[in-house]
Amino acid sequence: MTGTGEYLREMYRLLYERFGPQHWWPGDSPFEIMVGAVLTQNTNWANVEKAIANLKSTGKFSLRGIYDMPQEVLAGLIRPAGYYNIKAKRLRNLLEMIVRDYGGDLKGLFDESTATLREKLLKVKGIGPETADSIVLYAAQKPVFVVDAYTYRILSRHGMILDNATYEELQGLFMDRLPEDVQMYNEFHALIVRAGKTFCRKRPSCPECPLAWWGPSRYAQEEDSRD
DNA sequence: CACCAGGCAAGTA
DNA sequence: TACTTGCATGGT
Repeated sequence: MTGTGEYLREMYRLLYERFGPQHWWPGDSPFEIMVGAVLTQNTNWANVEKAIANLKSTGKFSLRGIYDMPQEVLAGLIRPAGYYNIKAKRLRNLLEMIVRDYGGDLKGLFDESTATLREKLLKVKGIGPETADSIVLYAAQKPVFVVDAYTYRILSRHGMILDNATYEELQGLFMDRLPEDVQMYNEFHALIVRAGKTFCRKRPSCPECPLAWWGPSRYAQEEDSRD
């Protein structure tokens, strides 16, 4: 019997073979990655890059530098990333937590255990599960699997999950069956996004997709088998 | 022109 | 609890 874990490893292998390393997360520092994680919420990465460039152009691209900006000024700078008023507030909420609980020291926050770090981030208004996990994995380099709409879409189309599966259920699907490997989680999520962007836009499937040979029935039949 | 992008919280019934 | 809506720019 072939289990879900083996399918996931095969899926990773096929995607990596097709697309190669994705070099995520683009950014010069953990701080920049964290900021980008908030700015990219439901937003094209190209627009986030413009917003980050604006922030850097002020010469105040640091935790304190941004924290000290009036919210309206911050909003104006991140305008290209869209939702600029709400994202300015969300960034401020995040930086406020780090200033309040860690004296503004990002490393202090990232030195927390994986579980504590994730919980601290989720308490911030405007940081949901995907943004929190993106910060944990890509900025703090701790092993959590990041789930997004593409992850849901791909697994759903291959019959590996129920349509009403929650974020935590999808995350568990990966984390219960794959080794805790920061580099592999990094690459796997990035590859899923890459495949989703390339192939899963409109049509339910397409023959050029490296996963196209995976029929949904194949998964449905073996849903209950385990490694 | 419509559609969507590396979400999340708040409002409604 | 289960949907729906608001937030917004910029590329295809």
